Amino acid sequence: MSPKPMARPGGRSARVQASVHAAVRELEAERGRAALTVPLIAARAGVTPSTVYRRWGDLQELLSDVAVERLRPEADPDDHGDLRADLTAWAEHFLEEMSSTPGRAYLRDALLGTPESGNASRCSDYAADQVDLILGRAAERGEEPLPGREAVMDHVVAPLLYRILFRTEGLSPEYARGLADAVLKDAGR
Amino acid sequence: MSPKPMARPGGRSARVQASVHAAVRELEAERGRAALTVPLIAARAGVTPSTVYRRWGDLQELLSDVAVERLRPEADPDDHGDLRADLTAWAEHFLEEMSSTPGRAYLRDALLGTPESGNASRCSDYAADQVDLILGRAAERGEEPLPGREAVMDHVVAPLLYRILFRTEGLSPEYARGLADAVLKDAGR
DNA sequence: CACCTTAACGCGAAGATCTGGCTTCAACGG
DNA sequence: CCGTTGAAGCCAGATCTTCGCGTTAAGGTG
Repeated sequence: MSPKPMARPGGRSARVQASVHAAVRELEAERGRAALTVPLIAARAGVTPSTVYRRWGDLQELLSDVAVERLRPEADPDDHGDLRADLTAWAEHFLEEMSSTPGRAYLRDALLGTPESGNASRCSDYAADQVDLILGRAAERGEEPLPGREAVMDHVVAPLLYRILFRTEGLSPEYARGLADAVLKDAGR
Repeated sequence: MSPKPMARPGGRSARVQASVHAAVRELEAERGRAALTVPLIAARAGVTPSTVYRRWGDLQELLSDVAVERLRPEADPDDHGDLRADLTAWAEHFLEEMSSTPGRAYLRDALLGTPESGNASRCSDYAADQVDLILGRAAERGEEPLPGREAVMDHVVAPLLYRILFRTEGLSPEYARGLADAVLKDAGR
């Protein structure tokens, strides 16, 4: 299924995976997403198409894998020394990333994989980890009361994702900020 | 693109669309979703594959269309004579429908279509209409204060959809009920 | 009602993709 | 160093997808 739990993490398998993933990214940049096909990707990666079919099953699953990697945050959220500043800035940043044209495409691709691959949940875990980091820093500072991780996921992340995926209009940094403020207010701040 | 804005709504076009949609539903029930292919569907519908490719572009887009139809609510939400009862019952019902194995599949299929087809937003509109109905009834009864439609979408519908799509664990009727209660409390009830 | 316009369908051939069986390779363990 | 075994290569057949061209029928017009 998903290449994550590889029986043989080292050596050839890893090289093939890296090479195929790289081929996807290159070809997507060069010719656009619509032009991607398994044989094309395999040729660029220097493997045979049947290798790709065997490991990923189909193009969707492969794109889903690649998309999740692209959705992984590259850095920890900025530390502004204050929970409200941290959370609002992160929410705005998250919205900006995810609602961009490529961001939307990656999100959709990630969801496109079979549920069993766990790509969608990995995606959500990335966001949860970032939220935990922000809340953890606030706790260290002694800020209180703090909203729970799940409260932030439900009242900030979920509305943002919902609107990015199901709607197109009315997404602004102010909206993201408002969600962050509201969850803090709910927590009693 | 999407068959909705048909230049010629009546006659043959409509028959073809109905016949193809029916073929999808039949074959999905008979052989399962994984076995669906464009030529197979076309044969069952009594049309040529090229007709399907021309009208829908590819299998994904067709499945997305069919999925949206299946996600359309069949009836108005029950009237329990009270906003809290209406909203909690509707949230539980929505969760039950959408988190079932077929419900999840239809949701994912609906998202699978190109954003331009508007299938995803139509899907969200269905929920919004139901919420409007519930809130409208509460307004007629003179209940006050009422949460806004968008508040319900953000704090009830969005968390449910987020968890259905991105996670697998921890979805219970109690959770849905809690979301409904929370949005009412937020509105001051 | 006959005629015109044109979107949509049917057909078939060419090209591309997908599947499956079998062979070969190389990572890991003894 | 050698055996085991999961993964990759190769190739052929089946299936799917695209595309050009002719035909059909819906909707409009006089």
